[in-house]
Amino acid sequence: VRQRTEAPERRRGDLVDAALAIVADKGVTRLTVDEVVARAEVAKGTFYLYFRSKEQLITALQDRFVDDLTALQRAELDQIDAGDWLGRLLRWMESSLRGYLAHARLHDALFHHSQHGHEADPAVNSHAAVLVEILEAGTAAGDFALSTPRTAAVLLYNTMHGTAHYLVEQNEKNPDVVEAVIAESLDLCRRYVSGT
Amino acid sequence: VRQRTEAPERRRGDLVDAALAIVADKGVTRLTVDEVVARAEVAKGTFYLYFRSKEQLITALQDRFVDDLTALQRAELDQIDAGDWLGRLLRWMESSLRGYLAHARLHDALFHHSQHGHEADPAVNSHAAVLVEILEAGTAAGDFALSTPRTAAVLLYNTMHGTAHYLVEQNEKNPDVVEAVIAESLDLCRRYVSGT
DNA sequence: ACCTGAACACCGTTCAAGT
DNA sequence: ACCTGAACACCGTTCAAGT
Repeated sequence: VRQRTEAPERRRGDLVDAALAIVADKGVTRLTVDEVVARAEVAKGTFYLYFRSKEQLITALQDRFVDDLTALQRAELDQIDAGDWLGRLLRWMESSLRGYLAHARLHDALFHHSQHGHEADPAVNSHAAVLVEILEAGTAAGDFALSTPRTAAVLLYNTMHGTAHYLVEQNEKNPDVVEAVIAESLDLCRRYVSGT
Repeated sequence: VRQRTEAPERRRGDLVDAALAIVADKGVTRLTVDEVVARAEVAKGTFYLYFRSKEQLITALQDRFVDDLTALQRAELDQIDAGDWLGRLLRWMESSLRGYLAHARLHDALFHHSQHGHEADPAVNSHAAVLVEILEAGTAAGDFALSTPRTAAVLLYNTMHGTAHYLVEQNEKNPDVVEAVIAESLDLCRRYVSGT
């Protein structure tokens, strides 16, 4: 039986590189340990010397992705004048959106397990469609100062959905916290639709 | 070989009921077709007479969940006076958040495949932590009118993340659309932090 | 100490055979 | 027409044996 011995960090890096290439190509679900070890040119058992499970590998890739993006973004934020907080906020929002778009393929492959992604698209999500109706009617009635109600609906839907998910994830039992988050969400709605 | 013949819709319903119970108990990933058919008291092959795959079953369960919640919510919205668009918007936001919380267990079990849920929690997400820094500093400096910057960060992080995901999902190539969504996101930030 | 790969266990899917 | 369950294929994980 042939055997090579490499520096452990390098072996691990080989496995990570192989996994990243496969995930980018076919997504998390269709990645197999067999393919990872074939690409990294190691035996199947070797994989389990470096990762506890396939799941842990995926988590490691996700963490690395977020860390890389955050590092890039911090560099961008440092270009803003100290003290210009609105400028920093706007830069944070814009560079986050652009960063995700730029790395869309990998991001989707890494995080988007199912194909049913709880889309904010009102065309397929009846829940979001209700929101579009409200925002369009309210804008037509002159109650809301929105230039594009449909886009506004996408934003607010995501604010709601992500925040609900966050509360669930935190397993938040404290009613005060829950109420505070809800109140703040309503505030965001009010301020946003009223314009400036 | 013993065999029972039931009305097809009833068989299908039995399978759905069994699957729902299992998903609520142990999540989508650990649901097995073996367990579904055992619980529904049919043979394994029968499952594939009613569903093309395990994946299609999950999608059907998810669709039913969203539809049920939307129906509940429409009823709530109909209690608001016609013409009170801000009232409807605020009710939409509040009842959505409460609806998700009330059905948190099932919702999470159905939609939350991995355990690494891209949390908006600044404690574990360095990307969200940057936003907290900005909002807290800007509030301290008197530039932002936010009562709880940390909560505001959760909201805006989710606005950003969900919206980015939406753009990716739509596979939006048209730069005009992308720019319009980004501009609207920045507008939301401005209006929100400036207060009313 | 690091690596190998055969063996195992589990589970989604199919299909020839039953009523 | 509807149902069965054994058989198949695939893949994550383990482990006794190799250098």
